[in-house]
Amino acid sequence: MSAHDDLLKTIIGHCKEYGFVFPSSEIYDGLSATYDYGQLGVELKNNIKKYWWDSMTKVNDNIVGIDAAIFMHPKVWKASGHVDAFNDPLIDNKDSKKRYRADVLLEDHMEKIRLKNQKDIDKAKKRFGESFDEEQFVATNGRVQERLKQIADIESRMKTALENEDLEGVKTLIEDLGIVCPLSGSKNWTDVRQFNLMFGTELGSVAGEASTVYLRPETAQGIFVNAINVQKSARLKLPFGIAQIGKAFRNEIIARQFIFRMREFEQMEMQFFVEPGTEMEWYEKWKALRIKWHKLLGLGDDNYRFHDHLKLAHYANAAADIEFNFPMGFKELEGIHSRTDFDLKQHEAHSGKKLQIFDPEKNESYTPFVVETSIGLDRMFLATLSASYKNEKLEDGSERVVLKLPAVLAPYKVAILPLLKKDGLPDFAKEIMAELKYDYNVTYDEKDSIGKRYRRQDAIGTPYCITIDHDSLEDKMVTLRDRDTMKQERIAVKDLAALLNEKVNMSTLLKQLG
RNA sequence: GCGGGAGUAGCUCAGUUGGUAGAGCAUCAGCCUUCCAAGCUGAAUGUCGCGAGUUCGAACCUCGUCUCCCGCUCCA
Repeated sequence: MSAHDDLLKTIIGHCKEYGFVFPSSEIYDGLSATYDYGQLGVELKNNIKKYWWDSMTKVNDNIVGIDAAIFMHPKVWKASGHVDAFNDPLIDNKDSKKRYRADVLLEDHMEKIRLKNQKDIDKAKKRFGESFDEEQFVATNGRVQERLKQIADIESRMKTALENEDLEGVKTLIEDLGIVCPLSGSKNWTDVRQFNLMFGTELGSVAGEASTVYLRPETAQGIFVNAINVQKSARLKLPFGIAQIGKAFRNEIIARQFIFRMREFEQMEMQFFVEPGTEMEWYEKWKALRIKWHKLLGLGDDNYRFHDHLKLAHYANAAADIEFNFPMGFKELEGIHSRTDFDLKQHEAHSGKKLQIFDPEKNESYTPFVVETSIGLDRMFLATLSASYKNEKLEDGSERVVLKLPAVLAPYKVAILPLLKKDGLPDFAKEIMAELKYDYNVTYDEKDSIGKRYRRQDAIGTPYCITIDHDSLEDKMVTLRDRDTMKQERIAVKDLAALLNEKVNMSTLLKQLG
């Protein structure tokens, strides 16, 4: 466990040292759980985005992209269920320092009473044997009836209090019932507080006329509300998909573990619209496609596993996570959900607009089902970095830190290094750089010994180094050094572009997904 | 948000019973170097997280505050 913690710390330090990720507003002591991507981070992140985006929109003829606004009509979040589901009343026990959802505490309490009744019923069943009439027993037994009344009473008081956002009422109810903390057994409770997971802000600058809008807590709704617009204008037939990359915001109670859980984060989501009844087939297909997408990067097949949800969200009829072996252990990286027609039906009901698609073969309109793939871009970034980070012991006993990033994702594809900072070597190096830099991200370094410069490139994951020596001026050949094997080969300058194209071009990877 | 721990140069850290800061690495300039870091010379770098208090005097003591780490909680 401590080794894991150390790895995360090491990666955080590495990110800051080389310009991948900085704490946000650091000169002002930073802002909790907010990070900025630096000069190398933004390149890596953009490359991840491109790999995902192209794998959706280029590889699949029936998937198109959109970019919806972060602000959406407030009714969207009512329809999606976020207004209700993202509001949790929480209460702390002062002795055990444990935090509970107040409604869950009450539910548990009611469940306990139900269990007591069940015990009485079971006892009676045993006593009376086959002649036992459960319904009649429940209806006539005083103790059982008393408890049922209690439950109904709690339920109605809880419902009233929650609906009116009467937090004091919820606390009073907990106190009246004498609910104790399961851990400490204490009744020493704090006040009930409401936590809204959505960020709200004011739309309109005139006080009194402004209305509350939310920063979207997920990008999916932008796809659902545009689904019919896109389908019609792109003349798409089922099945088809809509992809989107964008920021989402959640006011998490606790955001931690570097960029794994942030309040502002970026999602890459694709909603795939299918004919009802075929959704499980597509769900399985997307599960397979998504894991293939991950494994093609070569970060290690053992680092991935599926986690099937047993408890499903209200909208889903199947759900699985792709978990990645992060420095903190296996954690969710991507979700694949069969969302049924829940979202579109909800938006139909709340907007009054018909959100159906005409099927010419069946000659009827219906609401399509949706299979969603949703991956956290920041998590993918962390997964890529943590799997790539290696501290290698070399044969001569020295160590090197190397980021074995997939070449297609590396911020720089190649470093141009004149062996010496004189004799015209830098000039020739810059000529080569000028030839490559419009097609590839190229970096240049002439400071310090060649060995030191190789190590610097290792540390930022540059897959190839090109070294120019005195012979290069004569024979127009350079040394190509491989990051992972540290092997060197001599190659003609005129062949460089073609070789790089073969080694670092993303289309090679994308073709394998097709 | 609650509890525990921490915060000194870009990084890792030292700093005696309070007497207004130091090392190594990194960085920069130059020298030397013909392919895998740690050769030579020189330079820059800190309101000791921030703010107040005690004191003649605070990196050190007290309080507040911010940030980070661990646990709890939450996680569509």
